[in-house]
Amino acid sequence: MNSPSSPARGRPPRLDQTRTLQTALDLLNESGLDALTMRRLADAVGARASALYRYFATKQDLLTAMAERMVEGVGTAAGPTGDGDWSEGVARLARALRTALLAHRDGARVFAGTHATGPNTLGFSESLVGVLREAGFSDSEAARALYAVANFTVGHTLEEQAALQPENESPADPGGLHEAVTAGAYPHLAATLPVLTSTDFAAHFEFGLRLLLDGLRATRQ
Amino acid sequence: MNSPSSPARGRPPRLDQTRTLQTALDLLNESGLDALTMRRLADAVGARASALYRYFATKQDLLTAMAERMVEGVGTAAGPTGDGDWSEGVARLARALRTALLAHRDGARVFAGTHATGPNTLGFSESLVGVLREAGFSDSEAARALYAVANFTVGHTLEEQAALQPENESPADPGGLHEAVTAGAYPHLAATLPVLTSTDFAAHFEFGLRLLLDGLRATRQ
DNA sequence: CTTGATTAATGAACAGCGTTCACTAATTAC
DNA sequence: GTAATTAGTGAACGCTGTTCATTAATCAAG
Repeated sequence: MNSPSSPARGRPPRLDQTRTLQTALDLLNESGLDALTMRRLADAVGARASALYRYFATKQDLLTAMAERMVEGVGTAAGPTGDGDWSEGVARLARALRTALLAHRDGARVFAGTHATGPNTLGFSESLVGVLREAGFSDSEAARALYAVANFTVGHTLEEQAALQPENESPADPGGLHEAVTAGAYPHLAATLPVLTSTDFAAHFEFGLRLLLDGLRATRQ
Repeated sequence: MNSPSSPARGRPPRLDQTRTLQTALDLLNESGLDALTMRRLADAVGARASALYRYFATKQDLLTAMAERMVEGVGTAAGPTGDGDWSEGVARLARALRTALLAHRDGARVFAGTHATGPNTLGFSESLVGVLREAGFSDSEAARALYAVANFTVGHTLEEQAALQPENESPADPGGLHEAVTAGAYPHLAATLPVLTSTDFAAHFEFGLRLLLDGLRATRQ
């Protein structure tokens, strides 16, 4: 136990975990997940790749720490609890999660590819389950609603960020649908194509979120 | 156009796209996505890695073709349409998608990482949108319901298959929750921990699916 | 039967990746 | 000044996806 004011022995560190993590998130925003390599991160932080392994045992650990940090504060988004409007609390939490993932390039991909169990992730789950339990939902219902809302939110944001990548498809073909759909088959898709190719993902998200909340309302009766 | 009975000029091929695709799916099932490399697939198919590039321009193309093939037939799962029970049609489609993804190791990861727009994927969308439109839902509602159901299903199956990976966590710690949760913080998570750590993903999925369907019922009134 | 033309597969390489480890650098304590 | 201790480097290892000149194997024509 040398924790408090240990008088600093050995060579003084030029790196530290917090700054490295922040640099990694900045680099993610600038270049995307595919360009986030240990060597490039080392360059950005002014060191060699092997020096990073003193602070993160593996790249997966770094990504997990990034995911944890991305969702910082989402657990406090429920707002004033106890005013009876549990559905607004759940909605705020879901929106906060989506916003946090959208705030970083490839944020959903990073989050979905890790298994963060830090205080931020747990805080989000705790808040969402808490809102529902205090509103009278059973333990099973609250836990399963958490799964439904979180999985929908992550899945939705994954699609949303993937659709915003400019490196795909031929021009004037946002989604690869137009030609195939307008060729005659898929009449229902042809009819709904304006909505399907809409980039108003916030509206799509709100629709799905409302479905879940209405479903929860019906569950509780 | 030399399509029908072209008398086969040049060196006869030892590989073909269909067999390579099938071998890739088999290899995926045996070894998982991380072990699916072009060299290993080439070994399994009896060739060198560079030969694969005659049939798939890139590994991403191969993965997209795999995703497309995995969801073969899911569009026909709606069952008899027109009997008025649109919710059962949607439920069957969602379950068929989940089952198709679960049928292959890392199936959801493969599917989520690609942008398949082949007939199987489009057929699924066409069926789901068709069921809803024929039940009286508007174009917007049908299209957005497709997004909600598909994103929930993929997101859920992604989590489900990730939780089944044995390579993670310390023993007796399925999910990394126990210690942190039972330490005092997160009382709501502690109360719902049996449900949260349950491996009955089918029940979790059915719960979320029912929320979406009940929400849709409330939408249409 | 030989000569092109044509298509398929190989072999070797390239640049990059995550990760390891012996070694050096820089500091405090004795 | 010497030992102990901690931090960062340099070089390598085995692997990855991908490219391309070359070789192999076939059919059609002279």
